[in-house]
Amino acid sequence: MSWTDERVEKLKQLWSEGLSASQIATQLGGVSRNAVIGKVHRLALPGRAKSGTPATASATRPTNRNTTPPRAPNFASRAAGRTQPSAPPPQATPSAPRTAGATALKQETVIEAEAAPAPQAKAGVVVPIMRKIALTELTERTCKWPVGDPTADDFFFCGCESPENSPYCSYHAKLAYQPVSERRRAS
DNA sequence: CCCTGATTCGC
DNA sequence: GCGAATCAGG
Repeated sequence: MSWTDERVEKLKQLWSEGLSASQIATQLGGVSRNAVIGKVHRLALPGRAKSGTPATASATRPTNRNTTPPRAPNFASRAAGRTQPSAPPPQATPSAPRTAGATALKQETVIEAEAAPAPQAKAGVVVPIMRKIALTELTERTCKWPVGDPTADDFFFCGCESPENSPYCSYHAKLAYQPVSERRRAS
């Protein structure tokens, strides 16, 4: 693919928003992260600022035939670096049986013992702890199992590690590839 | 090992 | 100009 004006514009936008080169490459499609980085440099876009790192120190480099151009140190554009503030420990069991922190705490142990084992003990299958990643966070080896309503804003992908180029983690692969016939048999 | 950006240089 | 290969680092 070529760098059309549209694609260049998108590149500039995403780069300024703090997305990584690989993420941008994924979104643009048809290009590698190297291509993105190369383009970023050719466009002379501000690089990522590193703390205390001599950015232009290309000391030990073989065949260094060109003088390193005076590159402005650049201030970080970290501002928009959201990319989700690291989801707090998500629970495998969907609804955490929160015994309201107020009264009735004396029964706590009894209640937990009853509620906890229920969900997964039946199937004998361990439900992985989903990372709840966004669309843009999907990579070659993240589980792409969608959860929730794609139009809702609480939609997310499993994001667990998917083995060997599989689009899903081991757990979701079972669900995904389970034939309808088998699914009916399982009672 | 996964990832990040930086740089070089043949195309 | 482009980007794979490579480097240097987290």
